[in-house]
Amino acid sequence: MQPVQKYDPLQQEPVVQQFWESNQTFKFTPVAGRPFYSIDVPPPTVSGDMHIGHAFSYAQMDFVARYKRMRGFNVLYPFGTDNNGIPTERLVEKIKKVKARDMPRQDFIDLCQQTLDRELIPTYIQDWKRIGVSCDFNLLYSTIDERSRRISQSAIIDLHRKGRLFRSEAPSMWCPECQTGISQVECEDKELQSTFNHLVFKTPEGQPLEIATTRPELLPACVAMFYHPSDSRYRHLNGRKAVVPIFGHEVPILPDERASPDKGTGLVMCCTFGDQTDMEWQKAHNLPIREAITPDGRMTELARKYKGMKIHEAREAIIADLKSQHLLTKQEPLTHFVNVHERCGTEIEFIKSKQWFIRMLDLKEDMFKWGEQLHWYPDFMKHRYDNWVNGLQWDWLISRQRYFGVPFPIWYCEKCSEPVFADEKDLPVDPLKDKPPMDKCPKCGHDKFTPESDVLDTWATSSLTPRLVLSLVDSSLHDQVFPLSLRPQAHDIITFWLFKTVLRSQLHHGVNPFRDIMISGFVTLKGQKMSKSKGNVVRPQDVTTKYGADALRYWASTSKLGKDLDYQEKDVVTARKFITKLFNAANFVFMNLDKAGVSGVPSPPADGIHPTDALFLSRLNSVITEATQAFDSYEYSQAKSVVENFFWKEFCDNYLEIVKTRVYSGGESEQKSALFGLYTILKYMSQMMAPFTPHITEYLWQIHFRKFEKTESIHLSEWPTVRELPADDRAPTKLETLMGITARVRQAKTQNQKSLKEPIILTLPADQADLLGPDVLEDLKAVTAAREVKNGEFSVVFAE
RNA sequence: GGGGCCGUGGUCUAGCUGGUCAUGACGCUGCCCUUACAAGGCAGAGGCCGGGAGUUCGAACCUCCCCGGCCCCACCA
Repeated sequence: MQPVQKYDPLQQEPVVQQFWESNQTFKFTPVAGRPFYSIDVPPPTVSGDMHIGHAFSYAQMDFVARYKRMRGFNVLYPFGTDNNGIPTERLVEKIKKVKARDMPRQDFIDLCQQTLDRELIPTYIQDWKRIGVSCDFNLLYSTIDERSRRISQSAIIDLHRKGRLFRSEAPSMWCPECQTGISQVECEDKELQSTFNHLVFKTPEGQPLEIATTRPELLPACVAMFYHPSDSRYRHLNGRKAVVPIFGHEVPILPDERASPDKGTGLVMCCTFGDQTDMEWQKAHNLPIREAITPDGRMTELARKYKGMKIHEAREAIIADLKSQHLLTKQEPLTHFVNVHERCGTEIEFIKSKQWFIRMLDLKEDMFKWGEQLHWYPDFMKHRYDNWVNGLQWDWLISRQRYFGVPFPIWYCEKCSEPVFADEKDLPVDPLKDKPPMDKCPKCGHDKFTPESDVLDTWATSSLTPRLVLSLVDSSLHDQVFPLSLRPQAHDIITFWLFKTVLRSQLHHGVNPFRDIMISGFVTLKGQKMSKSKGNVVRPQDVTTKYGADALRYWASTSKLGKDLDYQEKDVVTARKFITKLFNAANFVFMNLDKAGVSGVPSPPADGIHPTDALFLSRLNSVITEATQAFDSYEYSQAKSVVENFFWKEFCDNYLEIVKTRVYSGGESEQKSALFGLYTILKYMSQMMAPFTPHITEYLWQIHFRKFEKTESIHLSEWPTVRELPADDRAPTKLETLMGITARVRQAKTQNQKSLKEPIILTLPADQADLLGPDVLEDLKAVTAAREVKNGEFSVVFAE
C-alpha cells in the first residue's frame, strides 16, 4: 500500500481489499485457547443483484464479526449462497430464455447448475466482497452443492427414523403456475379486483335460493350450502336439498356457525376446495370431495363442457351461461385480498395431491420454549416468532413438484408403494439416476421400484445452515462452535428461516442451533418499502461506485438494530466526510511524530503525562467502556456514535487544537506527552471505528501505525482496553470546563468577526482557573491565543 | 380481527432503566484561507419531543385512551 496525498475511497478500497485477499486476513485460523464465535451467515438467494437491504444488513453483521475478531475470538464466519428451488429456476428460465417444462428434466437441471457455477455465483459474491464483508470465502457453501445435498438428504432420513416424516394425500396449498405444492409461509396477500356474483340455486321444488360468490367456476365442485344456525331466513331449509345451477347435482343445505349472516346473502356454497373454510366444512360434515381443478389450473371432467378451460376462462363462461339462463341476479365489483404464491403472484388453489410433510403441529408448546431460550436482539422481535407459532395450522409440506432442488432420497415399490429410503453411505443420491439400496421390497418382496421425482422445498435445506457451517470445519471443532453463537438476519424471514432452522435443529439434535439472534431492519425510501415493482430501489453498487464501501457501511451503522432506515443520499455523503476527516487527522498526528523523530511506540514522558493529555485520555477510557458495552449487546450504532462524537467534537475540535502549541514548540516532556496522547487516542479510535469503516482504518494502519505496531492488520489487532491513569474524580468536570471556555472564546471571536488566531486578554473566575490548574491553563492560553489570563468575571477582550 | 414497531426542529435520526441548556447529520445564516483538513473550520438560528388524561416534587422517557404511519399473521361467500 502506498501513501496518498488525498484519500479517494474509490481508488484505495480495492487496494485494501486486495491486501486482505493476498494476506488471507480473514481466513479462519483457530488459535488454541481462544473462545469461538461462530456466525450463521444468511446465504443470500442468488437472484440477480444484491440490493441495498442486503448491504444494510450484511454490513451490520460484519460490524459484529469484526468486533468479535478484535476481541480475540476465533471467528467462524463463512459464506453461503442459496440457489435452488423455484427462485433459481425462474431466474435461469429468464436469462436462458427456456421453459423447464419444455425440456428434458436432466438438461434443465444441468443448465441451472452450469449457469450458477459459471455466471451467477462468481459475480454475485463480488457484490458482497465489494462492501467489505470479512467472511472467510474459502469456507463457501451453496445449498445445492454435493455436501449440502448429502446433509439435506441425510436429515430427511433422520426425520423418517424419528417418525417426523409422513406422506399423505390431502388437499394442500398449490400453485397452478409453478405446479407444485407449497407451504403456508410461501403465501402472501394481494389485493385483487373481483366480482361478487349473485346467482340462483333452486330447491328441487323450484324455490330460488340466492348466494353470492367470487368463484362461480367452482360450481361443479359444490358439495353443500350453509347458513348460520341463528339465521331465521334459512332455518326452514335445514336438511333439505338444493340443485346446483348448470350442473344440476343436488347438495344438502346445512347450518354451520362459520357462515356469517351478514356476508353476501347469508347463504353460502361450499366447494371442495375453494378456501380453507371449505376444507373445514368438508371434514366437519363429512362431505364428498369433488375436484374441479387440475394441477395446472384447468377445469376437470366434472366441469363437463368447461373441461380444459383455465380457471378464469371457465369463470367467464359460466357467468355468461348463468346470465343467459337468468340465474345471475346481480354483479358487484369488489376488491379483496386473496392468497397468492409469493414467487409468482398466482392465486393459490387447494388441490388434492400426494405430498411429504414434516409433522410439527404437535410441538407448538415446545416451539414457544425454544423461542424463549434464544437471546433476541432486539428483544421485541421474539413476538413475531410467537405470533407465527400461534398461527400455525399446517404441518410443513416439504415436497415440491419441481426440478432443480435436492432430490428426495426415496424410491417406491411398484407393487405395494412402500417407500424405500437411500442408504446413508450412498448419499447424495438422485433416485432418477441411482438404484435403490436393495433389490427387493422389504415389505412385499417385489423387485421393481419407482423413483421419487419430487425435490425438497428449498427451505428444507436452508433450514440446515448451522450444519452446513459445521461441515466446513474440522470435526474436532464441532463441539466448540455448535450451537453457533449468532444468527444474524432481517426481520422479514423470522417466520421462514429462523423458525425453520430452530425447528430442524430441535428435531434432529434436540437443541437450539444458535444462542443469539440479531435482527436487522429494512431500508425504505420516503417511508416506503423498496421493491422492484414499485420501482423505488436503490442499488448498493451505485452507492459504492460513487462513495465507496466505507461510506455505505458507515451509513448502515447509523440506525439502531432492528429499525428500518430511510435511505437518503446525503447521509452517505456525511459518511464520506468522516473518512476524509479521519485521514487528515491521522496525517497531522503522524506528520508531527515524524518531525519529532519518534521511532518506537510513543510513550509517556518520564515525569508523567501532562494534565491536559490525561484529561483526554481519561475521556478516551470512558469512550472505550461505553463502546465495548454497546457492542457486547449488539448495539453497534451506539458504539459508533460514541466513538464518532468523541473523535469529532473532542479530539479534532479541541484536543488537536489544544496540543498544537506544545507539539510545535513545547519543551521535551510537554511535547512527548502530547505526541503520546495524540498517538494513543488516534490509534484506539481508529481501532474502534475499524469494524465500521474497515478500509480507511486499514489504510491508516498500513501507512502509519504499522511503523510502530506489530499486528499485520488493524482487524487482527486487539480491541482497546482501558488504560490506567492517575485517579482524578474531577477529570470530566475539568474537561468540560476547558472545552466550555474554548467554545466561549471562539464564540466571542466569531461574533466580533475576528480570526480564531486573534490575540485576546482572557478573564476567568478564580474557581475555574484553580480547577484547571497551571499546566492546563497554559494549554488554554495557547489554544485561545490569550496573551494574559486575569481573574474575574468571564470576559474576552481583544488585545488591539 | 390478532400481534408488533414507530410518530422528536424543513428532512433523516439519537436519547425512551424519568431529573443539568433534548443528540447528530443534511439544509439555512454569519464569520474565518488558524502550518491536518476550503468536497474545510468555527459559531448561530430553528423543536409546545403526534394529541389528551394520569402517576410523580419532576416525563420525550412510566400507565391509559385517542389520532396517524408501517410491518407480520388470520379472515376474505
